[in-house]
Amino acid sequence: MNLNSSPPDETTLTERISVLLPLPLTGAYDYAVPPGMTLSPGDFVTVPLGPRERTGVVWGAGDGDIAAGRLKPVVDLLPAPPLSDEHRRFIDRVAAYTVSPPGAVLRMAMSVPEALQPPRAVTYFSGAPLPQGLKLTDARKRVLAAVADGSRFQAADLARKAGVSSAVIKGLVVAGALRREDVTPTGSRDPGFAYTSAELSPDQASAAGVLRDHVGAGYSTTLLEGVTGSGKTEVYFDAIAAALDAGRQCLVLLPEIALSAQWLNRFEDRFGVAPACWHSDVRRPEKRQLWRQVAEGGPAVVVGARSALFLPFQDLGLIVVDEEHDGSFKQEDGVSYHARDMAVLRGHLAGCPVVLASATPSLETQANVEAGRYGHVMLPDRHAGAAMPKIALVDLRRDPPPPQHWLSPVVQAGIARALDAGDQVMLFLNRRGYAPLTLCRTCGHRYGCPQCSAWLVDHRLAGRIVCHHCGHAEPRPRRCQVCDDEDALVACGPGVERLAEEVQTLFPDAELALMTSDTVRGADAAAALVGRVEAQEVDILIGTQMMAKGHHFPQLTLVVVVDADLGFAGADPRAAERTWQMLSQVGGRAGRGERPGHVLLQTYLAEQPVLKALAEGNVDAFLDGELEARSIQGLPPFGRLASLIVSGRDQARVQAACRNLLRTAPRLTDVSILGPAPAVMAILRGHHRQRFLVKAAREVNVQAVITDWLGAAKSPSGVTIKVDIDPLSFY
DNA sequence: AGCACGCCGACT
DNA sequence: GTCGGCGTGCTC
Repeated sequence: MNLNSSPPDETTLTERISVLLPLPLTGAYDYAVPPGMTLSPGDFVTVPLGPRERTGVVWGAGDGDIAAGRLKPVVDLLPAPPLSDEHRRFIDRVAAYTVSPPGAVLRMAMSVPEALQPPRAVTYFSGAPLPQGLKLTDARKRVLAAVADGSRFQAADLARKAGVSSAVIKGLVVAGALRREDVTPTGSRDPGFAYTSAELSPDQASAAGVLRDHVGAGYSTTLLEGVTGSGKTEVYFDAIAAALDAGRQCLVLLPEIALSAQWLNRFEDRFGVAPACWHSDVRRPEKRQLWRQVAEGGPAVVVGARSALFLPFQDLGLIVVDEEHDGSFKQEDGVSYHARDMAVLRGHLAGCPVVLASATPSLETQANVEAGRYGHVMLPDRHAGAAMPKIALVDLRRDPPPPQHWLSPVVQAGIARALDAGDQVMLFLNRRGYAPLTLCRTCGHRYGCPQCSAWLVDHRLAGRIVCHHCGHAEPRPRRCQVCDDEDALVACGPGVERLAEEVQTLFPDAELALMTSDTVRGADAAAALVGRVEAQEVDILIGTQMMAKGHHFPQLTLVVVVDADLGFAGADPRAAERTWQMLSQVGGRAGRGERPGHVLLQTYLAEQPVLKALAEGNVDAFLDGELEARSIQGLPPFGRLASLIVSGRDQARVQAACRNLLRTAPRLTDVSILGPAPAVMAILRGHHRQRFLVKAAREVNVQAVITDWLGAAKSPSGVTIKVDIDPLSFY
């Protein structure tokens, strides 16, 4: 499918049109076209909706369901580039795939409403010939000095630079000593890429050649597979250069973008400019500018989180999804979609290549490669020639840590050795806070969240106990809430804070750093900490998931995974896969320099196939076993899966709704309905939750099955049903 | 998503 | 007696 070759939609619509609004309504609404207004599909328009006005997009001709007399007229046509045919089809397809209202998907594409308004003029101030008799105060001199070289500033910037208040600026303008100038931004700014060809190893060069050949040759999806440090980034940078050469736009999706300062630096080294960033921390004005530039078809590389997928690209030449296996590409709230899969869909509709990069590709992607739907490029060796880290299991049943401690003597000795050699050590534990549970030794009371079925996590640094699911927090209690016994409360289990305490006691001379979302907030703080580690100011780095992402620490030679069993908790069929991916990624941190690294995995399940396969370096055996198990169970990628979460404040109503759904459940040969069963979080934010799982053969249109099912059963009031196609977690 | 309409508790 | 809580329902 190549939509780039199709002509732009020149259709002019008269009398009645349908307008899709960025709201979760059932569909597009019809409006009358007022005389003298010319509208085409994709145009942004303002329309009346009830007592107010909203901005939406002309979706097509009106369908005529509403009597002509009831139609309200379109109020206004906005001066913004229309949403392309490709983008509108994308929105419709995402809505259909995720079983959500198209307006809810459109909302993600219209996340910057101000970008649709005509660009506001920005007022700049610059120097002017000094008027006769101007009174020169110190403050005024500083302002005039700042503009003496002919540069221009916005009022606030000039005031800050000169260290004066805005009143001084105003006074100088009135006196005629500053020239004011209203500039309307043009939106597309030349990013000024200045890049040369990179030096690639023979393996990288041949991989890059394959990807380059795809650029400009229509749709394709290619898995770029290579272990950490094999230089995947350099290879897809080469494909980006090819797309930029052709004047096309590029999109790179990264998980946890805010933390990848190192990635941004590499990009800048290669391309001479920073890429445009798109994620939740980017400020509105920058978002507005970027949205507009992309909509106007300007050359750009946008690097972003999953939501960047809904930017109004006019001329996509390449989409890269880096760390494609990463679970954070799956959006769970609102419209639940997997950014990797939707990236493939967008590439399909835009007629451009999609590159999925990973050291540990998801089983779904591997199955698509196997079936010939995706191409495959493999980077075999480590770029720098360093050896892969050696992974060893530490059997906690044989070498247990002392009571109320979490590091096995074997691990303690390993850390001591590394520190003696002047190396750095990383301890990985995916548990924030001090301890995951607090209980009373006297009466046995456990502190749970009042509105979720979860324990409150002890956060000593913050002096609070916190629910990680809803954010409920209360001060750390000193005496038991139930029996009022003082000093009877005990922390159960380890969190990173407690681990840090233990490590500091064991190695009092070592410099420790704690890296969790609680202690390191924001991209700047993360970059600063990474800098300290690189400068070897830190001996032992202790952290959670956020630490596992793409950092290179050459002096780091030992990684300890404190609890390798965490991923196996619960009956999640993806637990083994996730553990494999997480462990491979954590292991990839070690020994990037000339020294090989070691990874120690503490486990009580030393016989577990995933862990054994990892320790033996036999990944293929693990994957084969895992794929076979999924195949037998009819789970993805061999079958389709969807979950329905039925939730509501009133438990009886939720149960009644579930009984009703069960009664009307589809009875089809290739579809089985499991449930209802209490969801993993049976109570979340005070809502009772039950879960149905829909398991179907690959050929079955699960979306249609679910739509029919939910359409037939009318959902009682006070109960909401959330559909999640291809759920990753079963929460 | 908003915003209105609509029925039950604490205030000038 | 009112003001206001948010439950339910509609918006072309």
